[in-house]
Amino acid sequence: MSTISDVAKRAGVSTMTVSRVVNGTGYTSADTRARVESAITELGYVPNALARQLRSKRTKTIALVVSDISNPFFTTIARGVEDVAAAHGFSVMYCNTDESEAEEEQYLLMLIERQVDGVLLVPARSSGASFRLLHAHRMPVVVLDRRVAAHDVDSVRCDSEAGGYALTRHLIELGHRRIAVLTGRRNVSTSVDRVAGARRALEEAGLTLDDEMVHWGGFNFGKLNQADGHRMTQEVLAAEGACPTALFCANNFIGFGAIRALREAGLRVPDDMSVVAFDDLPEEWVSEPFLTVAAQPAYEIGHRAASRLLGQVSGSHQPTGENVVLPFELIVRRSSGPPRTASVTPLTAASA
Amino acid sequence: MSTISDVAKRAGVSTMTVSRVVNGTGYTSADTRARVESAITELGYVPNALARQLRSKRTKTIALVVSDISNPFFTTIARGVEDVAAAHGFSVMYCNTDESEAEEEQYLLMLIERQVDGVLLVPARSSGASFRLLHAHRMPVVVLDRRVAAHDVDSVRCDSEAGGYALTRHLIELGHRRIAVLTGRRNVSTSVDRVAGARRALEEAGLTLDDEMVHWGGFNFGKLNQADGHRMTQEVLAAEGACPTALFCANNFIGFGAIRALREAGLRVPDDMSVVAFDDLPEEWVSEPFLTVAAQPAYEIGHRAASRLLGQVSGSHQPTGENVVLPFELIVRRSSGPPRTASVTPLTAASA
DNA sequence: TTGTATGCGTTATCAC
DNA sequence: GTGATAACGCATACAA
Repeated sequence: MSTISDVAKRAGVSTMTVSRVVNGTGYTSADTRARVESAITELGYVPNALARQLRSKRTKTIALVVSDISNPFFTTIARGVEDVAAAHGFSVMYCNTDESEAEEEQYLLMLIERQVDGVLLVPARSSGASFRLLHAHRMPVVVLDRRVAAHDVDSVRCDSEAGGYALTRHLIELGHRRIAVLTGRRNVSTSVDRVAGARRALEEAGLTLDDEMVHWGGFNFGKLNQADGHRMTQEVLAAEGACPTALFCANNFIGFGAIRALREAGLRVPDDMSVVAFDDLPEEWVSEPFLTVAAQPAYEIGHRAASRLLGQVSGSHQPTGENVVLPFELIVRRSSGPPRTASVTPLTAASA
Repeated sequence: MSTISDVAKRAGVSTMTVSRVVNGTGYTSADTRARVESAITELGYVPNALARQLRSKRTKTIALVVSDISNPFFTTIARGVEDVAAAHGFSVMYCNTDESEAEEEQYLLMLIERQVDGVLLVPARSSGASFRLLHAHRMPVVVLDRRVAAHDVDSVRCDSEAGGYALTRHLIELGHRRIAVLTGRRNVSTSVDRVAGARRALEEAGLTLDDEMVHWGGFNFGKLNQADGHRMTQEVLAAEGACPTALFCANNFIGFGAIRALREAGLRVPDDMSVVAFDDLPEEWVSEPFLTVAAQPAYEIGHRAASRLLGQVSGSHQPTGENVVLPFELIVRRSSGPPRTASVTPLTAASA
């Protein structure tokens, strides 16, 4: 409630002297400093960050714009971001777009209004509109998790194609030949890349990935993921022709939805159907880890991206359009096993 | 980058006219309004929220201060808060204290500096220092999740005592007589109340809750919950005397840690040991719900608390010190069952 | 070592 | 209907 001039009056000095004491800039005699400091504590003075930021044109704040911060993958990214930010005295604002392009634009406008120093963005829009907007306001930005067309934007993500390849290859090595793919929206790079990786593994083994075996998720990639995994699995089970022996799920939530649908259909995992997925869950949140997954280095993605962004903010780093692609980790658990009726000899044995 | 005066110059009007157009206040002729609006789009003008907030003394921002926003319980609370805030045009700042009193004070100071309009607080400090600080700066506050001594602060929480009673009563009805309690820190009301509820259920059944059967978690209630559940369970198993047949865990994470420790010890749930816990996990995050829990209405806690806070912010509601206590829901799943050697007839049968 | 004048971008208040 | 002026609280630039 009290302002810098209240403190100045009480200490019998000018506001500038108070400012210097508060910020530790310039010279102040020990005597006046003591007077100012006691005035500060007596009044319970707390500087007004708005005025300070308006004047200095720096808010010491960055934003993290993701589809859904309650998704453990993004939560872990957020931890990485926060640790870097805190180490540099920055705060983080979190924004959920729910994968909506309209929400994304609205949030970016809000962030520009609030003069944040930079933005970490998981883009919901495949168009370059967001980057044009940010660029027009000279707002530093680093993209997380996804490939983007913009060639002058730095990005940090995991290798989705290779992860899709590894998970599928794992299934093939177990003896699976018919594998259904459950993925996200068509205009999100991770959805596309993971399917591409799966296709590469299948074709390398002399198999093909028919279009009817690829199920693309609905509009709500973020919130309704599990519902989509559930629905897509029902579609797979209801489809004409031979049923697959394994499901490749493009993320954790889809995987859980799939498992739920399988259970409801009276099928057991992995006996009746193997399930593999992208993303892992923190150990604290599961009573017993079950899913075979390609785990992404989420904390590191957040950490690296935030470091780059703060580099841009401080001017020590210019955006070069570099794309950092981090490796995944394949974790084999109990949700994947050999198909009940191995139609052919497992690949590993055959190639031995 | 462009300011209100750039727009004014371009449209050939004063800054006040631009301000009126932007905010939709006062009268403006359709003609000038059109000129101003085209100037705005031509320049890509975005108002500076800092200047606006400095002038109007309102930031349209509230803060949510919790121990760990990656905890699903708090994530769900956050959704409830965000929905209310968004409906009123407010933004939400999230802060993690990691259950540290020092972090809490630091964050509150930061929020006061930034002039947020109000604070939703899950207090890590049992002292009233935080409330005194907030009160000194006329900062509206509503407490979430926990009981506090301060008598003039509104709060919204779940009935921990009754939940502890219900979970324990459920175990007793199954035939359990020796029940170990794994809870959190002694100075957090939820930890204490849940133990009190368990004790009431036991005493009502003519049993007692010996101190050696109650295990209090370590300092890091937030981050290291699971580690604590794991450690405390090992203590239970290593203790002298008769081993309990059931574990009451004061939250989800403790429960998962306990189950992990039991599995490592070669014990099966619920055959060798029943486990019940507080808090439930969103359906999307589990392949198969397993834990018997007292589920808290987390979304509603956030929703109600945010509504009250915004009432205070707008001046339509004065803090009355009212404590809203919401009911829990008992969800019985597979982690609880009758003890292997039912030493006595189950209570329900006995009382029939 | 300390103080004065000025401006950050916006809006409230009062004129016209 | 519209504009001039001042003020929000602080920090930069310069002066003393």
